Amino acid sequence: MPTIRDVAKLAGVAPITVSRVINDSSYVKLDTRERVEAAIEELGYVPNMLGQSLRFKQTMTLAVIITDITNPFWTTVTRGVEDVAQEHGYLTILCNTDESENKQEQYLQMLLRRRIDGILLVSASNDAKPVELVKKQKIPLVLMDRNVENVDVDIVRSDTEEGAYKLTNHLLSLGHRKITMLAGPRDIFTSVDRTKGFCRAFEEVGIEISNEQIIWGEFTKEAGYLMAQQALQNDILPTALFAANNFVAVGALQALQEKDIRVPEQIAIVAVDDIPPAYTINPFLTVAKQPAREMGKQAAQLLLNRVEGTMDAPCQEIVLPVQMIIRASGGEKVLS
Amino acid sequence: MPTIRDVAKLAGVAPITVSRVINDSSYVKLDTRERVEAAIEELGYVPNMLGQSLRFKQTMTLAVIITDITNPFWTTVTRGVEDVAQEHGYLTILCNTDESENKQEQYLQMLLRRRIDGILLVSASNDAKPVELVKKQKIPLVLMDRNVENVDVDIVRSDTEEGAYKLTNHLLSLGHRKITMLAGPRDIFTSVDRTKGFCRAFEEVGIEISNEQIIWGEFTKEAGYLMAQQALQNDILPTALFAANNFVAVGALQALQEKDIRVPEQIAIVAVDDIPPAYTINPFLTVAKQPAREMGKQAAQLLLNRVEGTMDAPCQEIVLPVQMIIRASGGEKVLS
DNA sequence: GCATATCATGATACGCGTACCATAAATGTG
DNA sequence: CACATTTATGGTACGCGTATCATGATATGC
Repeated sequence: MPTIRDVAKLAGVAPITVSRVINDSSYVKLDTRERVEAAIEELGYVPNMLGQSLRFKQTMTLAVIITDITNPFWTTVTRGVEDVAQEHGYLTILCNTDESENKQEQYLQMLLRRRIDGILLVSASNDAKPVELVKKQKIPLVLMDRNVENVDVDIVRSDTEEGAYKLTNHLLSLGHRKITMLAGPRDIFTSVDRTKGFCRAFEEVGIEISNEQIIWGEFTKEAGYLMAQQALQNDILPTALFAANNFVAVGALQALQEKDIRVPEQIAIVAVDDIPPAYTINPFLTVAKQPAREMGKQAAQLLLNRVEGTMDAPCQEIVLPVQMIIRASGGEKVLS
Repeated sequence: MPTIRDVAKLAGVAPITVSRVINDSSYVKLDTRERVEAAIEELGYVPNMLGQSLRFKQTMTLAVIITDITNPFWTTVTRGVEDVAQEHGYLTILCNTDESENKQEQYLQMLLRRRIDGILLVSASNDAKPVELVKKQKIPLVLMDRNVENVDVDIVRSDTEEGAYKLTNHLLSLGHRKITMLAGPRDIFTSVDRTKGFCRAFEEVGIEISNEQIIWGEFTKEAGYLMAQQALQNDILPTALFAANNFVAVGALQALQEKDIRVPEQIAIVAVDDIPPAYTINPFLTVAKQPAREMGKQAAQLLLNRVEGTMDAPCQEIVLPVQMIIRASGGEKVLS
């Protein structure tokens, strides 16, 4: 592979002159520039960013770490990041942790070694260790979606507490009282947050929530299936289910279908996160939709501010509004 | 950020000794190693791969270029790549082109500059230019899924021609004769390939295919919706539809639902590619499923063989079998 | 006890591109 | 025409980690 020196020799100039042509910095006579460009063309020279990065002390690369790459919600967030990153000339590296703290740790190491300019993290872990690892190296980091405990750090997330509150309120206003929450993992910020919104709505109307009403699980279809089955075994049959995310909703719907329980006639269901339209023949779930792409954009913007600007500015928490989409699955007004 | 020299100074050794500790190469006395490790710990030293890559002439990084990051098929392929890459200590960079040749070209440039060790490409373009650009730089490249014209290059793809053939055969054996193919783009390899399989099945039973029977479009839900509408306007109403992929199928199903046409009673439908189970309450599409993860694994393996081995070995074409999954959407036997 | 093999460490140079300083030619100014 | 300014180009060193060669310290063999 040719180097800048090969080009220089062929063009009969010094390497630094080739560098000036590449970066369009400083003065180069038109005649010289053309000779250099011809040499670059002839040799098929591609500048080696390793050398550049070493000097410039920047790699023009950002990393996005997400927990599930097959989930379109996260890939849509990533698209938002890309939009902004590309605009600023940055390459985005996407890493997938599968919710494994171990894999996350491995990726962080790999990224730090590569002197990535900044990291966008959807943390697989609820504790501060990974964040502190990065902060210690003075690499800018912005959290997305999920907060972690006891750290001062930038974060962009959406207001799913409010979303959960509104969804629950919607069900309450339709007359539902026996609503079971099919929650996510107990130790993930967003999961707890959604449960809080659920509880807040009940508190406001002065109804006590029983223990049975909240079932903790995971953000997967399988968990949704199991949680729904459990909900249907409770002494008091619920008239509505609240799914902590779209996958949970799909699992729950499957469980209901297997028992020939009609939605929304016999049981209503609502969820946080929409199902991507590309997979739905007939969208009917009432959902609180998070602005995925916007989340990615804002997070990337915030990160780039840090990367290109100051690390000293105080940390920000940007909370984006969720969008209520009322469809059929919540059902009509019921009398309890 | 501390460098290897800072560590060396603190440990009272030469930089090269620190290097030896990091890479566990050559001899280092236990006592010295411990002193160095303590210094690394104290300073929070993270080796700078830019320097290493410059010397080693390798970045331990692979890139995957896909055309749609929000499509779980591609992200599953990527997961397969990751599995293998991580096993071998490589980081994977994921790039998303949105089917834009322009974006693809940009990404290739960015990757070449970063001296990526190898590239896995799902080409947004049907011509050989991007492949030749990479080959010229002697960077190993393996195509996935889609072939391109007139280049000798490694490729791993699945046998969707055979899949399409089998699906069509399935419909034919159930008695369908008026089958309309909702095809993908005219200039994408896999799209043409599937259409060929469709035609082959008809040829084998000696039935001529009319022009109306193949509608070209795109691999999207929207296109599927429009193509299905068009199919229903034809003089001879089809008794079955063949969707070129899962998104097309969903769009077609929506069009059918809007016209109150029941599937499979009134019209049967089959598709290449399954709908990810996480989104389906009730899987009922008869499909030919591609081994996405396996495709990624094999492609990554082939690429790594090139990266770590020889570039001289002749190019390979690995064709993976597709899996027929017969469900309800193909319907029962009909008499025409 | 001396030659040889092994262990342990370091000095120097290099991979690639560029910052910094130096030099020289071209141009402008009075 | 003398001097200042702008334009144009190059030499050297550096960013960080390591290959190569060299050197010295131990250990092994006979």
